[in-house]
Amino acid sequence: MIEDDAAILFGLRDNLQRAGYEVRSAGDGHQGLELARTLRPHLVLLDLMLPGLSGHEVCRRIRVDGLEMPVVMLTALGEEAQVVRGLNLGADDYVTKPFGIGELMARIAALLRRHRRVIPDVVTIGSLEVDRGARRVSREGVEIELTPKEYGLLEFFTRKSGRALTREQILDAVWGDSAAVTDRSVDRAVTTLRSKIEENPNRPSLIQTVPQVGYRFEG
Amino acid sequence: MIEDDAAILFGLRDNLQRAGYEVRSAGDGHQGLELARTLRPHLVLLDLMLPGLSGHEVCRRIRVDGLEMPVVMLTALGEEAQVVRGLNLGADDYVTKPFGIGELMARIAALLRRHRRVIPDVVTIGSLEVDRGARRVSREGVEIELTPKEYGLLEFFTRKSGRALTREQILDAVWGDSAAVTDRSVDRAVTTLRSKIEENPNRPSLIQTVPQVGYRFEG
DNA sequence: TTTGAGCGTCATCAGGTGGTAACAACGGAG
DNA sequence: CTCCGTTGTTACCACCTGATGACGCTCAAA
Repeated sequence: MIEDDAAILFGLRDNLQRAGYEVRSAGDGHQGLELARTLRPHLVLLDLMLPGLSGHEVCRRIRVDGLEMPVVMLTALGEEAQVVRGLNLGADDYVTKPFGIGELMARIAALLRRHRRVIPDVVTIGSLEVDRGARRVSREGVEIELTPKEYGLLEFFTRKSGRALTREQILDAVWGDSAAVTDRSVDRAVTTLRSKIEENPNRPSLIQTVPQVGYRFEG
Repeated sequence: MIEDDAAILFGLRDNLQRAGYEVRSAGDGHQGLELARTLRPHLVLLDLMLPGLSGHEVCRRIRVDGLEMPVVMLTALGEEAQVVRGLNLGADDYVTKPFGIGELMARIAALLRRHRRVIPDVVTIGSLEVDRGARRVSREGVEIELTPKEYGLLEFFTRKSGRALTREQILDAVWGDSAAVTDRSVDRAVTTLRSKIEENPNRPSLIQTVPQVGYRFEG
């Protein structure tokens, strides 16, 4: 992602990471081009109004270098002539601000789908790997079989990692408001989950108990 | 080009031909789908508001059939949710009317620039071979006869291999929004498909059950 | 009109899943 | 040190889910 506006950068990065993408960013054209050359990312998000090298120039040089990843231009310049110019320079899509985050994500997914890349959805915590796309968990390549509830709980934890969660929050999120279950069910689910994913279930390192409150997942 | 509004059809066709493209057109969804199947064009321009089959349905069926040409959706429906839905159905771009002819041409050019490559039509998973061009499946040279629904399901699985798919996703993709069928029908179809393509149907290795969710195809 | 293939639904069954209860362990307060 | 509230653990069993055989509807070909 090559973008100099910090607000947009952070907002987008958040969304992309939540969707499972790994994001690297640069704040100006030269850095951005360098990053694209060395990192060879699966896709480039490119702001056009940049200090240093202009976005158009970055895109042109990316293509001159023979880099073939999709490039999505991101800009406030919405006039047709601008769009045409951007696309003719080798961009694959051209999205004008203000844009809907959902649309941008869908366009990114569409481009990656074309390029035969798996759209990533894998979270890694230490040696533990949670593949949200495949709904699978593994440690060092060995699959860990989880029941649906255990998986749902773990998935929720990965999305809220680092935060202390009350049993009520966990119930709402994993069991849903329909379910009439006890707090104790959370305890039990946590216990069985620990027994499967913790290296040492007696001394849990991934799922910490927060007394009087609930649990915290260390990610 | 699948478009029922004659004014737009003629206007666009003119422009496209002047730019050197060969254009064939259909005025409703069924004809359009048939044309795409037989002609195998390099790109499909698809209006969403169509008599007969809706544009969404046409796009879905194009993908179900394993046709991989770029699809550009063309519509007056500009809401973000619509755009996201279209792209998720397998469209490559989504342009809202009124659009600038120059921008549309640039977007078409960008897609064709990318898509010159030939796409492999045969997918191999273990000893199983799925020939999407011929719509045929075989194991070690021996053809496996599949009914249309079974083949559609398998084809969908090969395109989403490795991902956990909900029954709803499978229904949407394979049965289509028109069909009013139960989740259980997915189960049934999976069972019969397993009985034909699995080495050991009782211990499926290709199609895994993902409890509470649906199925996952191991590719 | 008959026949058969394809496919959706139903009923049944086996096995897995998860909630609860009961008890153990733990830890903080006094 | 004791008490008590909270958390961890185990056992049990009701319930749900998915697999599958059976059935019937629809449609197209003979």
